[in-house]
Amino acid sequence: MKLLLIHADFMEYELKRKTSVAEDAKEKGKRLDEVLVVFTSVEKDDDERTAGKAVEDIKEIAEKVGAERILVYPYAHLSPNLADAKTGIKLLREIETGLKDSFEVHRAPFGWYKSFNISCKGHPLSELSREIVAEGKEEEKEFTEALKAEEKAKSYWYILTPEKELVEVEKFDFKGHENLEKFVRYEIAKKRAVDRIPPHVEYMQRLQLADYEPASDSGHMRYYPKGRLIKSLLETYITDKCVEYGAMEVETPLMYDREHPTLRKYLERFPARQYIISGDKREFFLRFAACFGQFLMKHDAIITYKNLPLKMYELTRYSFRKEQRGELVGLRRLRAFTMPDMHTLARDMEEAKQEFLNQYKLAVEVLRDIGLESDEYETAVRITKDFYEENREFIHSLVDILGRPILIEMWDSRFFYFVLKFEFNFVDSLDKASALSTVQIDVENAERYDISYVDVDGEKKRPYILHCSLSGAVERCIYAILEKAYMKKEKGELPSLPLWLSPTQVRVIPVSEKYLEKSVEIAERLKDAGIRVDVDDRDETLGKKVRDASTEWIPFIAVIGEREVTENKIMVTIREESTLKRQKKELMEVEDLIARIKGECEGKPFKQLPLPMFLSARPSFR
RNA sequence: GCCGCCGUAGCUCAGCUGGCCAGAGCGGGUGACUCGUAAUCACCAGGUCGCGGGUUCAAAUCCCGCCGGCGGCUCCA
Repeated sequence: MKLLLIHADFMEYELKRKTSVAEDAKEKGKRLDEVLVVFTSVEKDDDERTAGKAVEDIKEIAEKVGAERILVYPYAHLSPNLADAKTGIKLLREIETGLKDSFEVHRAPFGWYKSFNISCKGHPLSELSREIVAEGKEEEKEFTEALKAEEKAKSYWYILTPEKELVEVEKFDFKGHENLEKFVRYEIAKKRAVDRIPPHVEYMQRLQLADYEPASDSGHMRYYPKGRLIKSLLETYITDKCVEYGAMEVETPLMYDREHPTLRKYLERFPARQYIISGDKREFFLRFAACFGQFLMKHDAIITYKNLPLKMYELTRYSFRKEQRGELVGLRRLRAFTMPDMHTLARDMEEAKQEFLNQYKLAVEVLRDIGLESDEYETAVRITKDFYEENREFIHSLVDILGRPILIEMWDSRFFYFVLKFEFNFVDSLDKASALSTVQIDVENAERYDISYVDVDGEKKRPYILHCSLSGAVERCIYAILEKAYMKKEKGELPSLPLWLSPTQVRVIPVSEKYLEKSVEIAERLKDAGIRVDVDDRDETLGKKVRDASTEWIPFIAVIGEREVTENKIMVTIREESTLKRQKKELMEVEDLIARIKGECEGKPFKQLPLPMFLSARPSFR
């Protein structure tokens, strides 16, 4: 139903000629002063509920503009999708009746050609239009069959124990698996309120890593130099891992044609979560993963069995998902995020399973390097019942990798594109769970995108496709690292970042100005060795400088004074071995410190300090 | 998207039953101090009180709308 509301000094109309659907009219016309005219088009899907909502809307507007008199005026020209005349008249009458108790209501007769004169008041609220859609109708239309299937599909929840027992969640004893219990509760029941800003948000701001950008859309962050460095290191690390694993790195467009026949079908599955951009002729949606680009590329490629398994990788900076506003939190859930996205074409289910297993193991390694040990996240496996029945042994073997119980969600029918999926979920300090690594076996998209390979026998065949994000969104990794640091603090330890991700790895602090020169000399040696080092050259007391370095979570603090100059050694405070009460200090050779840091960072990427070496030369971003 | 709470200096916050010049600490600038491991001292400069309307003689303070944040519900390719 569409409404056009005009608040008028007066409105007058006159009946001219009947149409075939005209209702009887007693009067030839009418003039009303000080009136709210409601031009109304009744549309196809409208019913009593729509009329009821229209009544409420009209009441609200009438009260707002201070109108006591209302004219309901049938006006077909607001909609290309009109209801039949019978329904139209019925619902118009209903609106009239609905308004009668609080207003003086008039209704112009339906189905007549009429002339009219109106004098619009012209104040800001004098011209309004409304579109009324019955409850549920709008979404219903967007729901496709697949989504309806999802509603029908039932989930069954189990815990698969290291002893390969499949236990119903309700019957499982969570003793010793408190984190898994939190995760399961979050998954199945969701959890209660904790009224405070998540700790990682405070950290990302205080450490000047990242921040909200109110001038952009919600869920789009700005990254300060230190945050950009961490993100960049993670991105490089994960990309290297994928390439090492044999993936071909590619780059694909950020936006795609909404009307593209293949893409459209895929999009229809997911109601209105995308950003829409208009080009000159067409409308585009922003990608929410790298699937589109890679699948289209694979569709055009000539692939043979010799090329399989074929792995293709892209780091999506960015993927866009217009999540609902209430879901956005810090770095945990964003509308623009960076995600490593690898797709593997597998020849048959055996190969798909083998790859699934390989990538599962690789994800464990990646998370460990990022700073999350295997007991710091929980595994969920989601699977269709059929697939489970047919691959029981295989699924059970997944438990052996981490040797801990995992959550199994089983569906009685398939409504997503995959038959099997695992996720590693991080449970944060507020007991909320978020997925990090994930791999899925896709049995649908090869067909949809017409991706095929030529087999030994010369026949074209459909491969299976694995979707893999080794780490999950990079921002989410940072979130997990920061939340972990907070939990460390709660346990009485000093919060910290992994050494290879620490923006400053060593801070050199001269006891006073006199030792600045020596400090710089030492810093240069460290820098040349490939270590991120800076010098606190500010005119502050030693205590203050040490405190600042500590609140920045700097792993190694080297203090330079008279003793260091004469002995040519440095006194290093080692954060990892210190507590808030007692600092661990060690006198060491510069070379020893270099060796220690290089050793701990072995195999991880390195990037230069993205800030001036002298603290006095640095701006503060907040 | 819906409901609730919040939005004052770069940061953390006080003031908010309407009315004295809108405050503190941290941070920043200047000067003193030249210092041995989590905050040296003094002085100075910083505010469209989120934005837009309204009520009032008078609004940071009351009302409405919007924007942003947090929490809950819903949702999560």
